[in-house]
Amino acid sequence: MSKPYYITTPIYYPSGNPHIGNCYTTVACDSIARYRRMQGRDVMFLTGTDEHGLKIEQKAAEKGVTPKEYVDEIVEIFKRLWKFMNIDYDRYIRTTDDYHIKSVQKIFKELYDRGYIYKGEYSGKYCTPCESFWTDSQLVDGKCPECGREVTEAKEEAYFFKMSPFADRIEKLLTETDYLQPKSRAVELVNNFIKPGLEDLCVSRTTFKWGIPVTFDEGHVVYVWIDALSNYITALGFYNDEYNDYDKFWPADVHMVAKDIMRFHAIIWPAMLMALELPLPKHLAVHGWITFNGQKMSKSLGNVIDPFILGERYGADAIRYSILREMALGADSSFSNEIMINRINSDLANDYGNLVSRTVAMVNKYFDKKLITDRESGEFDDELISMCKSLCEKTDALIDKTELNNVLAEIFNVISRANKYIDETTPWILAKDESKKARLATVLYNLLEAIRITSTLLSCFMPATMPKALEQIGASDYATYENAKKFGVLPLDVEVNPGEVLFPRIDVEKEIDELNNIIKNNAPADEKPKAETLPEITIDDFSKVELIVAKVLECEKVKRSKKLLKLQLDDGRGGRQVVSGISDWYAPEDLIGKKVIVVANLKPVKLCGEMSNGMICAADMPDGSAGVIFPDQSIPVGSKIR
RNA sequence: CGCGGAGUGGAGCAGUUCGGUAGCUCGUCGGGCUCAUAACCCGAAGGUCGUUGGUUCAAAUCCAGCCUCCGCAACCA
Repeated sequence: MSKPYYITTPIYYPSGNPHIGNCYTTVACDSIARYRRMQGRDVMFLTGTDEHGLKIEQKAAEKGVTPKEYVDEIVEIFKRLWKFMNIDYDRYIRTTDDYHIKSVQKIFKELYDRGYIYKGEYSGKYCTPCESFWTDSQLVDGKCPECGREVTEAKEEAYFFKMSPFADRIEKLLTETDYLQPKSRAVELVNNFIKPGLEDLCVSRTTFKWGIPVTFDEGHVVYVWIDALSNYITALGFYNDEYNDYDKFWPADVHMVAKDIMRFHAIIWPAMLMALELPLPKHLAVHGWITFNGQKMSKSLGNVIDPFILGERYGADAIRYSILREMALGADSSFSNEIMINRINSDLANDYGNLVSRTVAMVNKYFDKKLITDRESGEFDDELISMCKSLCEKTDALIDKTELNNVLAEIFNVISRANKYIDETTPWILAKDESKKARLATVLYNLLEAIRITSTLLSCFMPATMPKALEQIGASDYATYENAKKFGVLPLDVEVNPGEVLFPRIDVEKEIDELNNIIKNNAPADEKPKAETLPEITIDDFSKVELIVAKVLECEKVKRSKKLLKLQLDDGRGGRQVVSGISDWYAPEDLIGKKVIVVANLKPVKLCGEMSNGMICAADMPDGSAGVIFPDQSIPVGSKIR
């Protein structure tokens, strides 16, 4: 009986097309899953989509389709990408699947019956037309951030999940076990969320409909947490009859997530499982973001690399390799077209592909494709052979730690050593001497073995190309995990099959130009909506805003904040204090003595403990900074502006 | 003083636990080789290890202060 192994990606939110970040997580999980299968484990690899929520409802409305129609379309794109990238998942869960919905309803009820979910009140600012609650911090100018209309203080019934009973256990889970990988993030979570006290979590909504209905209270739908996180067990058949794999596969071996959703998987998900008295998953592997030239990937910056475009140009395997090779667990990884192409060229084309090519060519040329069986060992053999023999042990250990970049580095160490071995043994000289045929056969055989072992291991990471490589070296029938630990597996008279170039070299400059063009051509389409204009208003609307000129008397940074300046102003009517988020671009002395324009009748708010009575007018600069508007110094303090 | 992480040749990183010759990949330059995808192999140049002080025979490593960057939290009226 082989041991079960359960690995998951998050379920992605299909409010837009999949991006290279989703791609990384999925490719990483797929590679681990393939490695485990190769080791003989009974693997369940789950991925899927999280399809409910307000945002989907709205996006669908914009397009004039039902939410289900909307997600159906995007899910197809996800599935197409995964197929294209050779993602071999065992199961795909959609939170709109019937069995998932029924399970979630039962889980919700169960938590309610156990007393961990209770009905309470959710209070905040409510915008009636938008049917949305907002927190004070989400409001824009005290108004609804969606439509700009007035909001009212309102209360709404909602269900809450009690988190506090689990605080101690979660803290121990994070700090005393190896659940969280890398562990360095544990401190951050404990200090920010657990030490200040875990707040109860709002787990139902009445403000949108596109969700799973709460069975015992009409009008409530289950909010994202319980709906989405529980996919990891409902997909196994927990509380449903669709599947029957829960006992076999739970608890999961690895949940892999990007750092932005770490919090939910590190705190909320364990709390839910504790409340249900279920075993906790063994590991949560958190990886960073793929950044583009150091900046976060973003549509508005026009730097998003479409995985389809990259894959079409260089092949799915090259993309899989380069993202896995660059990204270290935990840290962000800077990615650029240039880094990627250089990586493909130097590792895949020059080192690996060329090694296969030159070795196969020599067997072809010197032995007419089929090695003779005579052997003669010699200098340099031992080091190569011992590296090959110990490789699998090393990659096993690194896979256990989910350090995929290091697994690849280890394998390429051997490839590099094999290239060096060719120079050391100079087969082209041996070939000239008929008496050295046995030695020549040995050298080439050792090279074929090194290629067989590395290619077998690499086939988990590059499943499309490696079978071709193994075919070329005549090793297709020997590409197993057990054989990867042994040296000398191929028959002595192995026959090679020269074939196509595995990883063609890429012309760096030409490709970068072309990619930049593609990005440029895609950018304008995305930028149009940016130049948004507000609806027309009347002079009456404008006159509701009281703008006055004021002089800055004092100015200092607000302690405990990064961006805030506290200004004391002479407004010609007794003075006022205003807090403004411009300290990144203005020092206090830049402003003292200057006159500025203030929105005088803005509702006062407290920011980082300081009262702010009004707002300084500033322009949004193209680089994202703020440019304060300084009126002519001759204009007297207190003057109204219209 | 909110919490945490990081500053190491041109770029990206390891080394710091437990002080003792500063290492890897890419790039640059020089050489070698010709089996191979202008590839492969060897060699060289290039670093006051953010900064100041302390401990020590000896500090990238330990201690203290400072500077800069990043993440989380708060927050940009």
